[in-house]
Amino acid sequence: MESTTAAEERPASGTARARRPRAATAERREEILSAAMRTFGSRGYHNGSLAEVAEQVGITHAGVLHHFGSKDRLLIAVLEFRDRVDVEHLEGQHIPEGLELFRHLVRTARMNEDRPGIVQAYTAITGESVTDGHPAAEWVTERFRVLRESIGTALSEVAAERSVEVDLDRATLDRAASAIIGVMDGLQSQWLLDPEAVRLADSTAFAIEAIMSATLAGSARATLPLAQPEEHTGDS
Amino acid sequence: MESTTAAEERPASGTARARRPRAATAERREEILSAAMRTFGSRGYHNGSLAEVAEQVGITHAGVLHHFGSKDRLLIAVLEFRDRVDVEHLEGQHIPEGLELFRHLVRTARMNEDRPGIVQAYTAITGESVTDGHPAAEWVTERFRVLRESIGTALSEVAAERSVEVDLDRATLDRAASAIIGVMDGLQSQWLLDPEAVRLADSTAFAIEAIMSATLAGSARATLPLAQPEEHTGDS
DNA sequence: ATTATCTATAGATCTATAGATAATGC
DNA sequence: ATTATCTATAGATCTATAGATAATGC
Repeated sequence: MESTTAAEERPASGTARARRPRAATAERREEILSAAMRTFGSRGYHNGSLAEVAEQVGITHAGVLHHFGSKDRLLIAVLEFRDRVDVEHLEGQHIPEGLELFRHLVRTARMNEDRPGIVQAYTAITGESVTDGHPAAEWVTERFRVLRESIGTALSEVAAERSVEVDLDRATLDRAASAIIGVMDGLQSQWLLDPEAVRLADSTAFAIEAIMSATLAGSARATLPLAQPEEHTGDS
Repeated sequence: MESTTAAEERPASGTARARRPRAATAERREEILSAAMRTFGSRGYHNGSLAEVAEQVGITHAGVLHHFGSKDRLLIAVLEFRDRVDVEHLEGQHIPEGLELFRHLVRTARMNEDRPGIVQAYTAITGESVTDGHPAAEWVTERFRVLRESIGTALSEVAAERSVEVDLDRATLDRAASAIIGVMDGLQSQWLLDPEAVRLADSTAFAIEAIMSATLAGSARATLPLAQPEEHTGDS
């Protein structure tokens, strides 16, 4: 649990810390970003310290601040870095369209079962971001906005492909899209806390299919009138 | 933003703080629990301080510790208090059964649109709870476990009522239950960050209905084979 | 006698800055 | 000359404890 984990030689003079060899800015920045991702995931943002991030990279916290200026800016950089990495991992460098997007979401959930660290970081940061004045709030809000837009559009493409006769206006598409994003995030929390009890990918696939079916059929409301306690359908 | 918010008279002697009149243990404890709920919601657990909690109640942080012993134990007490309050607000003092449970979930979502503070506290604590060694992890895990159980059981009751012929084994019920819990939580995050863009109650009602329909029909998988990229159904 | 509350403080952090030093690149 | 890194430190917190004081209850 203490600091002497790195396999460096002992300090040359007095009690001075071994100075880690310089690295090119780009590489060192990426090392720091990975470390920050790990720390913010395992500890959360506020509870994770610059010292812990620095230690993983083998420098001091002052070195981290030299590269990123402040802890807030480090967090923003981590998030923007994730964006870049995620986009690079897409085959066509852009978000898939139509049904392919939904397959992509399910594939991602499947992959996530093997990288709890990333899921933890994402979940912890998203969770903290709802607190007042949190530095990640803007990024998370925008990310949700873009995702809703993409998923809503993809859903209308699937509807067009299948010549569905239901009226899919923006509100309906947004409702389905936010539900799909919601179920993905919510399942991640449950899975992180109790991986034995929750089948992340299967539940995600199932829920996405259920939401898509209901949207394309336009009939869920008629079947189970939960919103209205009365036993008749009252569409507006 | 500073401390002089309370409408107490000035200190009697020197620079001493006005001593807040004693309160019966039970009432003062509840005041502190409400304040802690507010603070942990608006700031998160780690970022929220005992001093901020104490200030809302008009005592010092040492007074808070007198009542709860430690910050961790205060958090646990807040969560147990929520449990108690939630149960008291139920008519029959117990979780509703069958279809009534799903109506209750939707009603709760509807009510939550008018109490963002509670939603924020719940979301922030749940989000932070996935970090290593978080004091709320056990409570949140158990809460999810109980909810999955209740929702799964309620779903099988609805199926029995409707003499559904589909095979609803535990795995299927759990999958639906975790999806329902997930979508409720995930929508709350999105809604807190962007209340204009997300219709909390409507989306929740829609998603729950969609998941229930798919489960009772047992057909979502067959309609949109997202899990298998190939175009045939491969049930196991 | 008990207990709610306060003051004061120890002991740990944590972020950020200043200024020194060493390595790299022109 | 630039910049990656270090040491040292200021300045803010924050949690928890010790011990004093005042109010309540027997």
